[in-house]
Amino acid sequence: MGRPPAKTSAANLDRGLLPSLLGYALRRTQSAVFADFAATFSTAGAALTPGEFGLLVLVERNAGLSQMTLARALGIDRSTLVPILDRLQARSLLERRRSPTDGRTHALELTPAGTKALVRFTSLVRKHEKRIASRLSTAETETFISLLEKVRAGTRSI
Amino acid sequence: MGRPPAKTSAANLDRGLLPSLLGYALRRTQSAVFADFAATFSTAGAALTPGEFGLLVLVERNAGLSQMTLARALGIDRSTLVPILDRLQARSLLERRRSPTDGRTHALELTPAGTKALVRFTSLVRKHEKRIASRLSTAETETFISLLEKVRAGTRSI
DNA sequence: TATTGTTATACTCTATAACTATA
DNA sequence: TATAGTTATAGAGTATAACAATA
Repeated sequence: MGRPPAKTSAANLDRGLLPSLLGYALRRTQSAVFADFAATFSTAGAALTPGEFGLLVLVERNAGLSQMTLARALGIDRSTLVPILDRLQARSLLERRRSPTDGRTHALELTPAGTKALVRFTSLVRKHEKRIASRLSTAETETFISLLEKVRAGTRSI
Repeated sequence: MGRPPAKTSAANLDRGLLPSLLGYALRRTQSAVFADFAATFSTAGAALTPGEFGLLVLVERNAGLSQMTLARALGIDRSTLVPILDRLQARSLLERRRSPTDGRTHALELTPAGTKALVRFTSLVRKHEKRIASRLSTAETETFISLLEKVRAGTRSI
């Protein structure tokens, strides 16, 4: 069975049955969810990535933690963290304080403005979460999260 | 209830209940699956990203397609595609031919080596897929994919 | 005029290696 | 010596704007 010649329209492309059904579906969904997150914030006149949100939550709940501790918790290199903190600090959401007990480390804390902003960010994230789960029943959402964990557990990296 | 002071160990961090349960779980799983993909290829002495794999499959199944068509199918800008193709072409997996019918476009094709390599890549992807689905029954895998699609459909971006 | 591919430019995320201040 | 944070550097993914060739 010959395939029709490639057209200009992307809709006509033969995607075949990608062997990577599960991985492919996961990637597409993750990408769409990321876009939804960005759109939710953008529409509200805010700008934040899921990673930045997670970082702010971690700092709020573990005030005074060091950059190394935070980097480990996020699974990134300490050098990667530096420009990310720079940006958040430039936005006055977070600050680096000198640790009184260990001169090598910085104690990270949200600023009052950061704490306030995080309240708003959290409500935006809830809105986003509500939408992406909107076509799932409560039971399905639970199943989904449990399946995600199972897949993650089947991975080499864990 | 006060929280214990932050320790050096990441394991002691208070992650609280991130409001973004679903999005967060999705992100972590996607990240672990990506790492597994990379590890599978690396162990076999190969190097490829899921995106590159998808691109090669698309070119194989739609030989002669243009860069614009491919970019649209991948959901990326045409300028983004250029260095990606450059790299694949430098690896002699793919080539840009002049289109005989439209002087502005390139007709993309896998090289014979690229076609051969893709066979091997496909078997590596199957191995990877098998592992990430290893803790799921067949029914669960189907459910999982259908839930992924439902989540994607609930998104703004689609 | 409109489209295709390319280049220049600019962010962001990611890492490794080397430097500094401190322990 | 070892650790924490920073800087320099580099590669990959992403985009916009401008340009040349072609339609």
